[in-house]
Amino acid sequence: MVRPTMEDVALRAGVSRALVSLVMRGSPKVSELRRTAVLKAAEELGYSPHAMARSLASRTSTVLGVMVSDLHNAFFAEVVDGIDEVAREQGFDIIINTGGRSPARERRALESLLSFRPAGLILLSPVVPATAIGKAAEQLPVVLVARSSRVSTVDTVNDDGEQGARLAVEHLVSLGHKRIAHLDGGEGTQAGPRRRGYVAAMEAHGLVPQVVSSEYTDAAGARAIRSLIADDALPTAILSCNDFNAVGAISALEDAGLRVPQDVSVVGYDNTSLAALRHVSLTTIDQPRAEFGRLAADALLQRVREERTEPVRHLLNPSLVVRGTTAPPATSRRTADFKAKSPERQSRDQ
Amino acid sequence: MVRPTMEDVALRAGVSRALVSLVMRGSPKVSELRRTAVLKAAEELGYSPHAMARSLASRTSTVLGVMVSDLHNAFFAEVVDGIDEVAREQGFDIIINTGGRSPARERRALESLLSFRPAGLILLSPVVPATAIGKAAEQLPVVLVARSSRVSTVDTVNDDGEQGARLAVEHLVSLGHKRIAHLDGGEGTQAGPRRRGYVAAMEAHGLVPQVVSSEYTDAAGARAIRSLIADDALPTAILSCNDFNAVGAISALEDAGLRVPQDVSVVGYDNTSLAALRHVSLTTIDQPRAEFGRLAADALLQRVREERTEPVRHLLNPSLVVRGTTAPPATSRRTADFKAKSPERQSRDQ
DNA sequence: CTACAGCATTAGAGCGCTCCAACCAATAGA
DNA sequence: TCTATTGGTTGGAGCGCTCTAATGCTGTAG
Repeated sequence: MVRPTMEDVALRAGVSRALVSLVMRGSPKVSELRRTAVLKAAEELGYSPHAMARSLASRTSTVLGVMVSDLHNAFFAEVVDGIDEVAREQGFDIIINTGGRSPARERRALESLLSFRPAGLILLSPVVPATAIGKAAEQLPVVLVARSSRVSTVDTVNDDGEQGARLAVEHLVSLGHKRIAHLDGGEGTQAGPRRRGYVAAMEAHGLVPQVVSSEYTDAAGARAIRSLIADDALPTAILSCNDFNAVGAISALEDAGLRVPQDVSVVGYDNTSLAALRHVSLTTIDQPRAEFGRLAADALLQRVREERTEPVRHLLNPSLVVRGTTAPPATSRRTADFKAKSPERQSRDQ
Repeated sequence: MVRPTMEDVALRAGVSRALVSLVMRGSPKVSELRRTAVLKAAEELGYSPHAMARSLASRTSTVLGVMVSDLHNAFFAEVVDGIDEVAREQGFDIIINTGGRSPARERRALESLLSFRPAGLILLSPVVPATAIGKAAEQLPVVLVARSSRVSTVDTVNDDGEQGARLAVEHLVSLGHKRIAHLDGGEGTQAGPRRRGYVAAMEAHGLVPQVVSSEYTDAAGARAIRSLIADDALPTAILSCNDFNAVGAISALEDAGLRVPQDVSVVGYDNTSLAALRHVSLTTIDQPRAEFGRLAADALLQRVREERTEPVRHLLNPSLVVRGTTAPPATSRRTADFKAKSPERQSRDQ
């Protein structure tokens, strides 16, 4: 249970502790003879350097802290993949902690991460107040993903939610839809831009926006649809605030005896793995998640290396993924463009 | 960018460094006068202890390392919740790293975690070779979740896959099914016990097992169904190796014009959030995931405190969650018990 | 033969903290 | 009065490492 130290390796290899240190850091100014001797001794002892002692002594860190607001959401997993890719390339390790979307727990996670004195911090869609982020940013470089900030020492990486919503609306309009409702994400992250983009795109096409208050869950999506039906206000197409909401909406539509996409088209947002399931086959808006991670890590490492001081604000372009839940509205089926429909869902139409 | 040290706090509070240390660790042998003075100085300076220096000096760690094999899988998120809950209760922090189901990356993640010299390590469904785990276990306490081990210094927490499969078979048998196929998970973790449990349960009921080779993905589930249909060997019920596979199977069945559950019943495994979606409403086997995490953390902390040396092998009981994808077989609908059907899917039957 | 590079190697201080032993009142007991 | 005792406080060593400056050791030029 007790790990060997540099001293042990030095003793065994018959050299000084400092020499072992040089070998471990891959210094070129070590003779081949000693180098192999040290490596052999280290191997035999099962030695590996103590990251904390190293970081303490060198007053530097090769660790990037990553705070994932919600581990349950696979969205973040792909962002982490992107971060990990870049970090590893540049010789950095990452440590992850999670806040479970609770501000208190997230704050604790932040403290914990900070106590390791990492070189920098990436926060994925954090829910802690901006002041807490600002405070952290006084101690080390901080990059925010899927959350904006006005602090000039903090870099941000976001998707252009307005553009994403516009893409969805234009897809539906091109199919011939005129009555398109938006199931709104309420207080949720990024709900604002999506709503604004939806409203702007509708108005740009001379259509009347219909924003229905909802949330980022499938239950909320179903509820919104039921209330639309009850009010006799069901449109021919739905733009949900995210994929979960969309799937709930589809369920409620089917429960009411309506067919998707023949009677009502539905578009999600996020392109989660859920949307890609053939059973769901949801038309949705994709965000370049791994790219989020890569850009965030790049931005962070630039700050770590002090190559840049002015803030960076990445706003990435989302893209439309057409699957089986969108089609021309029932009234104009004959004339509209069928090519937009994905063939994988065709078989369910008969 | 430079954090204050204990020295700074001591100076400002007019006391010694050692006294600050005592206050920070909540020692009772500090006068109220000094305590408040120190806390005030710390507050003003924005001081918080340096976890690494502390751990280095005390030769102990209050950190538990958690290696998540796959961050994309929400299964692990709930296990982490359980771990976090117990760890926090007992004053431990956790740091997470991920291996992305690649042995090489996982090995690196392990090294990285180890370099922080945590008090112990929890590995969630690791794919690294057993020798690598054994090596880690020589340095610190290790607990495995969703993977078994024969090493006596390693504790394990698993679900009883045989029992889970048996529950599923018995549910289907009680509905009147006689021809039940198992879409097998192949090399996947835990596929073996599930297969064995299925075969044993079938034989116990005097039925003929039908194991179809498949994988843990929805595409594989769909493929297996198509091959069953092509071979004219489609049974009245399907037990999938996991929920994704089951959803793929349902899709393929619907594509072939068959209705679930009227024509074919489908049972999944894992009770992922996917299964709970009303649009999917999958009958499945639930594993107590948060409990996995709690037990793993408990076992680990026992080892950390050296309260136990003999290994612990938790084998938790899974449970059946009946939703809308199972019903009596078409041929015996009149006589079988309808109560097992979930009402939430009833509306789709007409 | 001395001087001086130039290179490989090492001693020693110090990173921010903990922990032990020592210390210093102040009070209690003899 | 002197010695214990107690509770609060402190100096200093040391955790495993890095880093600077100094050292020893060639080999080559003067």
